[in-house]
Amino acid sequence: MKLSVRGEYALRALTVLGESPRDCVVRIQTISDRENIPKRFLEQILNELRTAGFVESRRGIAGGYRLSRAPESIPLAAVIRHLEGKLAPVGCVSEKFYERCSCPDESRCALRSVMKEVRDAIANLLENLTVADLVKRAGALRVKPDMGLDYSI
Amino acid sequence: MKLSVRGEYALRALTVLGESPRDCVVRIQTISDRENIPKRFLEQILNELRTAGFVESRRGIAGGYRLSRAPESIPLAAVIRHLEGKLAPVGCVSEKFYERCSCPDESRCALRSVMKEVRDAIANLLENLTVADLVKRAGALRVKPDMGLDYSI
DNA sequence: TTAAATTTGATTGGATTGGTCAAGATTCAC
DNA sequence: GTGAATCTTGACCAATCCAATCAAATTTAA
Repeated sequence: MKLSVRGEYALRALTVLGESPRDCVVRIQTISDRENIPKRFLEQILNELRTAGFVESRRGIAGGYRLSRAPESIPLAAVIRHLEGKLAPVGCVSEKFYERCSCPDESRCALRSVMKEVRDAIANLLENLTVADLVKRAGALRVKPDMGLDYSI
Repeated sequence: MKLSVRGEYALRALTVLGESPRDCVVRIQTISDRENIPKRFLEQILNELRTAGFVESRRGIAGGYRLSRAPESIPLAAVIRHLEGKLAPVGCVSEKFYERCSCPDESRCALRSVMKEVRDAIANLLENLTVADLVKRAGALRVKPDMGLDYSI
């Protein structure tokens, strides 16, 4: 798994949206300022998130974006899969984006068996963490920066 | 972490080298045939592995490649770091390839704390697995293909 | 109606990827 | 030695992806 800047911005934006009350929208400019994200680029990203169904928008002078579901029900894995594709390090062990590789026999490929473990470790974490967790952590970190980064989910 | 085809080929090639006795060299053509890897491309990759110190070569008519250390002492993490760069999904949580990101305060970044966990999970696996493990697994899989892919390292 | 904001889609420059090719250097068998 | 087999080096290429920008259209509150 690799998170491009695009995906990073998306998750940071979702965190901001998750932090503000569900019933009011947040302007692109606000997110852009708070998170230090190029505005034009953020427009594009939020639009992707909208067509993917994670957020909804309201246009016009009082417009902006908000989450379209409860933050607890947006797993990070879902967001990342939508923006970046597979979680797995290689296609031949991906559940949602499987693709055959060039090795002569997948069922006997030692590398594949190792990569499968890596994939599972990543998926396990990201399926169980949601935007709500990001919000929670952001709150905690605001009080106690870094805090050793020790979490148990 | 993401494994490009280049990295995949490298690890498969190392497995082949690990399978043959330490004191004799294996020809590029042999590896290329056995693992179904484009020969020209493999030359390039083996050369990288050589300058990185993982393998050594012998030229001439009786030439070829072999591991330059015991397979037990070549962690997969080391190989991947050399060929692909960081294991971490983002630079700001990488141990060996750290790079600052754009967020206003890293020590309070919720996304970063999550990504740190992902990085640690990946690193934990790949630091502890070596080329010797690939060889072992290849042997086991030859007898019992796929075997549910259940390993505990 | 008009000003502020989002929406949409095209475009750009640059980096990365997977891969090929040609020419040279090295070594060993005979 | 000489030739054959091999490794070594580095240039090259087409395709794709990335981050970012721009212009124009659309929407809506006041």
